[in-house]
Amino acid sequence: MANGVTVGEAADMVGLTVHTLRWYEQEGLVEPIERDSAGRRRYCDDDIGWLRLLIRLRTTGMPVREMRRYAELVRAGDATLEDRLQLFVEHRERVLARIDELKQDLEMLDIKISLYGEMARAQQEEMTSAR
Amino acid sequence: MANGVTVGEAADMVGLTVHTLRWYEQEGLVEPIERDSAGRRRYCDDDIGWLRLLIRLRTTGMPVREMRRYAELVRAGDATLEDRLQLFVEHRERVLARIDELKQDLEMLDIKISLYGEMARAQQEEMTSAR
DNA sequence: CTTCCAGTTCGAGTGCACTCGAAGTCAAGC
DNA sequence: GCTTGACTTCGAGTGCACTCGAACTGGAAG
Repeated sequence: MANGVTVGEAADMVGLTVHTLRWYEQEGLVEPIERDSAGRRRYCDDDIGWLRLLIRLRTTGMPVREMRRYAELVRAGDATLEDRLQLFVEHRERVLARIDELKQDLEMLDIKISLYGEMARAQQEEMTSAR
Repeated sequence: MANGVTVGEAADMVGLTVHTLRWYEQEGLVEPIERDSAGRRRYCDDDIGWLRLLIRLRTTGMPVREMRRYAELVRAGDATLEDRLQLFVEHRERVLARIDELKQDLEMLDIKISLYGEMARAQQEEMTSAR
């Protein structure tokens, strides 16, 4: 037993479904996972770590296409360090831009909220004075 | 002519396609737009403003389903002020949470970037000393 | 009058990221 | 030895938000 967890356990650990884990493998986002004697996947710590990294990239909005590209670069070895650096730098820019955008939209929400708060108060008063 | 712009002009103004504008109407995200004598849509300033609000809600990740709900509340009149307020407050929470998440992921990206930066430098030196 | 463009409706198609179902295999527990 | 349950592959299905194509109409310019 000792080394590696099954696809079900791995799914629980990282918060994806077994289906999705297999799909990630099939799509080339993770390198082929080692199998036990019965042909079942055994996820090692590195695999889990890699999945967690992928998930973070996903939550920042990186498309699967680009995650695959990154995975390929990693597989290709040290010669691609520059490319990987660039990929991250570019993605960082996008995330920063996204945060800015969200902040702007947040302001709008705040304005709307205070506006609706006022209107709701005014409505209350109207009802009070009307009786 | 005076009042209102065509669907094409409106699309240019707000940055959606004509297709999408008609789709928004069909989905109940905007109330039925007024038509000219030939049955063509004429978007007035209020319509454009409403679209711009919708777009901001979309960029913050509000699903179309909820945008429709909001549109229905507005159509239903002043009695729904509280509901609308609540909808915005809840959505605000989500946007805040999303910003936090992105900030965390940004840290991870920064770490990766400095790591790759170092590795790339080390590689450079190796090449220099190797010759 | 013809050409052209921008508009119209309706339903079907697209891309993304899963998500699921069918049909089968394998090892462990009773 | 049979059942159970987690695994296997493969291909098809889902949900979202558009996006497009076909077939048509109406008004303006040449």
